[in-house]
Amino acid sequence: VPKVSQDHLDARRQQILAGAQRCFAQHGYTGATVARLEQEIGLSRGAIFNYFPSKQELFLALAIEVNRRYGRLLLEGGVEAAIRAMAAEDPEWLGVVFEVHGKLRHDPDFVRRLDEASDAARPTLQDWFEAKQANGTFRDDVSGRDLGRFVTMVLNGLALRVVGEEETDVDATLKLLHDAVAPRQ
Amino acid sequence: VPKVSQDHLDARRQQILAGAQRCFAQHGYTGATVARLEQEIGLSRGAIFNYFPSKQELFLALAIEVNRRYGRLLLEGGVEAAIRAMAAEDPEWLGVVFEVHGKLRHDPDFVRRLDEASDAARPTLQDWFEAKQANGTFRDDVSGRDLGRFVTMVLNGLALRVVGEEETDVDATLKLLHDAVAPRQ
Amino acid sequence: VPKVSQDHLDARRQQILAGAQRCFAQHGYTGATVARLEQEIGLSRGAIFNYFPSKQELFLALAIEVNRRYGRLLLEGGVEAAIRAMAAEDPEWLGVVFEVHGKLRHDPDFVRRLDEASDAARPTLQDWFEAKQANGTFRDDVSGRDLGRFVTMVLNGLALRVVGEEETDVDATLKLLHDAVAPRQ
Amino acid sequence: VPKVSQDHLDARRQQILAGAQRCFAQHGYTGATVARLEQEIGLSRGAIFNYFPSKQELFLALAIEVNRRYGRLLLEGGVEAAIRAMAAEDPEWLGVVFEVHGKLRHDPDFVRRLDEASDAARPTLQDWFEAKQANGTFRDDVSGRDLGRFVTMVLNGLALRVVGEEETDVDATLKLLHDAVAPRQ
DNA sequence: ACTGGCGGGACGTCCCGTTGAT
DNA sequence: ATCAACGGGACGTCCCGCCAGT
Repeated sequence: VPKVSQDHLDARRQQILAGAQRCFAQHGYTGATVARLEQEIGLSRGAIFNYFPSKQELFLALAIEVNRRYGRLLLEGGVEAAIRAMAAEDPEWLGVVFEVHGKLRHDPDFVRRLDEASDAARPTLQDWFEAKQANGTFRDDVSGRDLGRFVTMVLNGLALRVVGEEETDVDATLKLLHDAVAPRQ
Repeated sequence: VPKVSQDHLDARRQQILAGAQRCFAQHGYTGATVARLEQEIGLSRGAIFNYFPSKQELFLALAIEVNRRYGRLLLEGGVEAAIRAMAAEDPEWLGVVFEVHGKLRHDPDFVRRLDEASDAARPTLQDWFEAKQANGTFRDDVSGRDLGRFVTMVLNGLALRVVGEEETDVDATLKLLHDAVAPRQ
Repeated sequence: VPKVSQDHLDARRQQILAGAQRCFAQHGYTGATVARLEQEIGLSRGAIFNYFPSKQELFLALAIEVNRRYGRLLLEGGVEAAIRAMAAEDPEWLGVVFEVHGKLRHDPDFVRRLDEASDAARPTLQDWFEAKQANGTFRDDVSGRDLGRFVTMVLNGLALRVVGEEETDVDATLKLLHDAVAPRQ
Repeated sequence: VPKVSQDHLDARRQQILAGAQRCFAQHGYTGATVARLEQEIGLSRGAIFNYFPSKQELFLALAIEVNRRYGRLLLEGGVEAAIRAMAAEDPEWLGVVFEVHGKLRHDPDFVRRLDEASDAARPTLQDWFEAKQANGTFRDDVSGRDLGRFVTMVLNGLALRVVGEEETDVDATLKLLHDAVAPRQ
């Protein structure tokens, strides 16, 4: 029989993830020492280590959440919603995204673990764009693949702006992006 | 009087920067331990620290070079040249760019040092775009500021693709970008 | 009044000692972490530490049992019985003996505690051998003290073999030992 | 070109081994924390780690030396010399031997590494005893294998006494051992 | 100019024992 | 009586930079 309720455990887990997110966002993966994580989370090593076997695993949990979040963003709401959501995103949270990106390039093991966790249910972006082309939503003189890539580039470029806390006029961005991908009259 | 020629000193400095670039690109800032830097550069601690007072300072020198390089890219060659240059960029080298980005967000001191070094001679992007609008090169129903930001977003998004070694059709990208920023007929 | 029977308490205590013995034998004192002890014993920290105030104290209880067991071995059954018993000993159990030995040399406090517990009823080996000499069982041109020491050496040497799971011909060993200690014709 | 002479390096290496030996002997493997090793050796972590990649490797170096030393003892000097040497052995040094023994039982990787290092040139004890039997030095109504094992047991038993700093009459021991293994008249 | 031995500090891991809940 | 969450400390590893030596 567990000593504390499942609710308590879930709450603790969320507390750890939330604090870790802030800590990683502020200091980066390396800069987020266990001591700082303890402080930001408000729990001791013993507690944190009880929920996640290592700092890397804790970070991985955040990375998976990140991946899921942004994978669904465009597919569920469409281009405009994705852009607006991204522009309104919390810079601290987005910071973690790029921190993930950093590890992605240098830590092959991390890449593998992340892929394993996020492979499930990943409908391709390309399919989505091709459907919208057939729809008449997007121009079709450019392949759906390239349309998808272009929109992704703008989204990522926007993300970088948000992370850097640089101001961006979302409506202007949308207007330009629309003229790039909408059917030529 | 120095014992060796200035040329020798410069060559050594370049050797160190080149090796460090490869090392930072491959392992990231933290992963690039001094031992690994020694190996990649082919010189010992003493030699490296003779030219750069610390690992951070060595990285800063690279960061300044990076900043200069990409600052000039667009202004000198225009949008198409910038996109093509970025697409052809060495992923390893671009890796360092985002590594710089990583430190930029977490190390205020680093930001200050980098700004000091790169502030000189930075004509604003905005001016450049406004000139091109007056030119008739770009549409003028969107502010030059927003045009510049949009192009930058695409460039950065493209850079992320290159770093991730993801394939990109440059011509399609250029076509879409052109339709976004060119004057409407 | 206790909630559970004394039998239950004793059984639990024995369960803990038995599991701990296996765990110490397999992993050594340091290697036997509390987590491993929990697993091997089948009870949780709370239960274990309810019966023994610390890991050290649990080990001490085993050490006392070990000491008693081997102290009586020779005195009760004679040399041959002792040798045969030692050769048939469980290597895991003997492993704990030498683990005890290890701590004996490094932990003065442990030595004191162990001595306190085992001082009671320890008739000297020397007396036993001298009685057997008077008996005519052992040669008397060597002091009983030295006879006792020699037999102990062989016993300990044999124990080391058993622990190392090295094969030993008990009969040959007994023959050689007999010729060493028996009266010269 | 090395910065310091080879002599210096060798001296340092010996300094580290000697200090480590004392430290392992006094505190045991686990008790010999790196801090204590630093203190006993008189050098810093950095220095020690420069000569041995890890604490385990440092210990292994000592273990190999131990193995070589005792392997040759009997084969080179005969039984009496071996017994006398063992009796005169430094208890601290012998302590390390049993520490090695401790790790031997629990650390399979350590066993492998040690075997690799000491496999070279290990003439079997058995051969040596059989030669001495043919010689007439030892009785031949017991196999050379068992003779060897018996002598080893006594040697190991003696070693345990030395480690425990228990007094031993070497001459008596030799007399008894002689009567065990010498040819019956 | 260049080497590398070395100091010393900080990190993530892991572990023991306490505590409060069941 | 038994549990598992949790605190907090100590360990081995590893790393950066200094400087003595060539």
